[in-house]
Amino acid sequence: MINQEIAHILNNISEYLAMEDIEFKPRAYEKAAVNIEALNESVFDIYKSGGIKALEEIPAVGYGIAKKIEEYIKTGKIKEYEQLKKKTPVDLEKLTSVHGIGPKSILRFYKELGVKNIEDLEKAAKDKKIRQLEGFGFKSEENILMALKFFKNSSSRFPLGYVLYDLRNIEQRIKKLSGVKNTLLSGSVRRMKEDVGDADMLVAVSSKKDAKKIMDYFIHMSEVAHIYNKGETKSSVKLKNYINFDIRVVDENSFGAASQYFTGSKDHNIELRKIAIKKGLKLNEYGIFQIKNQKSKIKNSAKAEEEIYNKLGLKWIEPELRENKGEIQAALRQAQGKPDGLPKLIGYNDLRGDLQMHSKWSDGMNTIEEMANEALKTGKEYILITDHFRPIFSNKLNSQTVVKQWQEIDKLNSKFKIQNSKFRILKGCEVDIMDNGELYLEDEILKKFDVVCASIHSNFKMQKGKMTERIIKAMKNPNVDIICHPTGRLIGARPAYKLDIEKIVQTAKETGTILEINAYFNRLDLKDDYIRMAKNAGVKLAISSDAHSISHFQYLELGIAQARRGWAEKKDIINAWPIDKMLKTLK
DNA sequence: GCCGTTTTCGGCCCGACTGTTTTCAGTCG
Repeated sequence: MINQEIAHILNNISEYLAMEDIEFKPRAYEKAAVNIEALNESVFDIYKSGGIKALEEIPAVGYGIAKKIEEYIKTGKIKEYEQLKKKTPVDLEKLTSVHGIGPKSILRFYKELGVKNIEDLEKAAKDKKIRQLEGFGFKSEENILMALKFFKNSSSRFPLGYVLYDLRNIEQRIKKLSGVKNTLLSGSVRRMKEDVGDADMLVAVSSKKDAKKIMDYFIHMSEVAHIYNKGETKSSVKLKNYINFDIRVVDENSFGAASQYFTGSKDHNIELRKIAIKKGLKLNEYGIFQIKNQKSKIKNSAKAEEEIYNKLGLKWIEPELRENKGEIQAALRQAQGKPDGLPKLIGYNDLRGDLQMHSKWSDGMNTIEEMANEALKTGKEYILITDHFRPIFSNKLNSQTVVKQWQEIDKLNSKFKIQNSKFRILKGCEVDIMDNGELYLEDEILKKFDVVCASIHSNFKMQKGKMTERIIKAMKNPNVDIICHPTGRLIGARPAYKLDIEKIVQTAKETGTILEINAYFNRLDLKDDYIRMAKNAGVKLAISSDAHSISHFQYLELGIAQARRGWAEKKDIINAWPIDKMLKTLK
């Protein structure tokens, strides 16, 4: 939690400095906050291990911010921040999350109207006070009231799987409009980030007239709840599912450059532009330009993204990697023919099987046969049935009745054989790891499954050391092949349990236990950084749907995306392998 | 405040849209 607290304070300091029109510092604090929030280790532990020097190892953290972190660890406060708060005592976090309101406006509202929080802001707007301020008017006031209406009933980020399919539906309709040359869902959606704050779509056209037609269509779609702004090339709306959706219409000759630009991430793009500057080039959403002098620019707009990367001396980079986490350096090494280039990411069609799903035997909606047929339809070669045994999930399945489930599976497998199909159903279970690390089923039974998955479904709030030991004990059991959703987090709903993830990864390596990438849209557990950590440690992973119905198989795509964001290759993912090789790898 | 294949000092990514202005500041991504 201390990382979040410090990131929060640094973000607020950034806003306070921006209020005062101070240059560059706000961005410095903001960058530090982002990096601290993304750390896997607590700053407290980092400080304990190496003091100020160790803190300065964090990217974007220098001596100044390291000193402030030290001050927070020692005293629980940062003096400079306390002074800033005292000087302008406003609820920064909430006020800045109102669309269209930034630090400059907040400062003026505070100074001139005494606005300290959302309630004050709403009152000021309703009392027609905003329009009296110089530089503001009736429209600004109306926009604030509208933004507040949405602010109240929307959460800021959504799991990707919650919005992805709606967005694709809209994209497909726009693709079919006349005059549309190309479309692309860009931004964090294209990077397949596990959660998205807003969505971006790019449309290529060849005439202004077509651009206008598309804009008209976009803002009048039935999904639109509110229009933030509309222009000739750029518009922004809120959809009824509460996500903000931006559209950008560009000339088809700039589509490549625009795809690159709008895919981001912001930090990835900033790095690229720095490289461009060093090469005497200028990169923006319209292309990559030669700068001969300040006034004469030779347009050299890029049709394909690849051109841009190549002109910068880099290999093209997969969207899922574009987070400025070393991919640019890797792309440079690869372009120069050096080792340690970009990973050859697992592909979206590379999964041969699925290693976690539930049937009507426990809490699933479909029969084993229905699950098998659906998997077969989507091109899989094998599935593993992993029903629960504990009575809270199922009162049908126990160590006696499981024999019947196995008979059912045998029968189905014979049927596939007769049909000359190589498809195979494997016998498995998702067994609970109890508080003391023992498993819910006895080893005598566990031995008989083809594959045993183990996971935690109870007592999430154990201490870090105890929770780590609990899982490690399960991994040491020679019958346990896979640990499912290893951290237990639910995106936007429940944090991961306290866990020494490095120890878990290390033990997985030592015991030959597979770690799962659970593909269910609000789990995606392991997350990208942990996947990369596991891969680097030589731990093998499985991407599993955890399907409770045939419609859930579609989420495998999200699991693959997460694996790609963790730099995983085919050789890291056991269910991308043929069944025999996969089974041989298991304990 | 951070950072270094040009640097320990002097840079710091870039453009669209809005609302209020008659040329621009603020916000967003």
